[in-house]
Amino acid sequence: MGRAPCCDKANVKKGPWSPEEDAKLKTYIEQYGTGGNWIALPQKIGRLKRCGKSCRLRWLNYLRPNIKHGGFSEEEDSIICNLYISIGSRWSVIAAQLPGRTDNDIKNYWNTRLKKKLLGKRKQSHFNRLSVAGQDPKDATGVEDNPYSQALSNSALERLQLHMQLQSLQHPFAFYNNPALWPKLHPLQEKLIQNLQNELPSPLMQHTPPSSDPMGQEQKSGFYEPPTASITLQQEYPKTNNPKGDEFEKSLNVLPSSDSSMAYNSENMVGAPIMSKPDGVDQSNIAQQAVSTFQAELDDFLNNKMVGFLPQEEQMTEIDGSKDSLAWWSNDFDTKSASSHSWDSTSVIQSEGMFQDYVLGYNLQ
DNA sequence: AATATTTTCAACCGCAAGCTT
DNA sequence: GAAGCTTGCGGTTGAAAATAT
Repeated sequence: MGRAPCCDKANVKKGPWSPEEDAKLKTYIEQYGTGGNWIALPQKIGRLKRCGKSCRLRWLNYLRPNIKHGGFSEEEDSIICNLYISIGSRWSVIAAQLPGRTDNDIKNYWNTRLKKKLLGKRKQSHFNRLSVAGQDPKDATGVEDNPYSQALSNSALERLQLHMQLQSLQHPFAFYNNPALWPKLHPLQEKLIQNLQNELPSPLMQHTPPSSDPMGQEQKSGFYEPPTASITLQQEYPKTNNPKGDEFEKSLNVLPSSDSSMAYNSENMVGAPIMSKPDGVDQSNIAQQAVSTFQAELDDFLNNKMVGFLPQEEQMTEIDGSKDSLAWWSNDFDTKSASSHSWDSTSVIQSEGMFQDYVLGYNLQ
């Protein structure tokens, strides 16, 4: 038995809202509220031939008071970026940290601008090879129809890459020499990366793990599982969609293992609305947990201030062919980041070095 | 100036979970 | 406990606008 439609689709209008429709909806909600039932709202308003879901979306994303559109600040960029790396595409959680922003707006902004700025354009061939590295299923996993290859979502890859870029910035070369900094990977992803390593004879990717294993942990595929248990948000707050991807992402812990007990600087989070999922999980806490982890990283980095790391101009890879496109990352670094401990990763993640293409076979051409 | 291509973003869709009956 | 309904979410689409050729 199919699901009953939420509205009579033959009698509802679709597409962009007219000013008249906006006025009807806004006036009614401001006067009477939603009545706790969006589906019934269009009938209550009368002569508004819109689906209840459409009304809800229109109100939440556009008509509701105090909505901001466009003009994202660098601070907001930083928050979005760090939260995305930490928790993935939980846009509602991210939006909860940005008063006046809607999840839809943030999602669009990320997909159309932020992601491009941060990741640049992937070298498609490498990306494809990575994504399908187990194309011969038995070669990669020994199992027919490797489900993990299929489930290796772009989101997980992006987050992994972003995390590695952040780590490579903080510890430009130590990242590759210190397995404790490596994100915990699923065994199948280790295999994928191992395959990539074989294809890319980069010295940086050909790291040989130390022969001694002080923590008594087995080295597999050159990757080391740090003993420190770091937070895996996906396990605490499983995504509802994409169950296959969830299963994989649960095992793909891209969070750093740095000390997350460092105090959370809530200075810039004042006024952030508290959103809770119906299941009672406090999304704000989740976001704050993730933010505090990155706060610890960033504070640590600020304390060290990239001592001994001189960005090499000639190695800088430009995004979109223009150094100007890096301006949002590099603004005011010298004056701000070196003296500030505020929650502003923009001033931290602004080294040209982070765009260098030695991570996972991407380049920024 | 005309056309093609790319980018942006509002809106739609389907799914999952919670709630109500 | 089952079935139906509502809400919230994230992915995707497609028209409009912007930019390139």
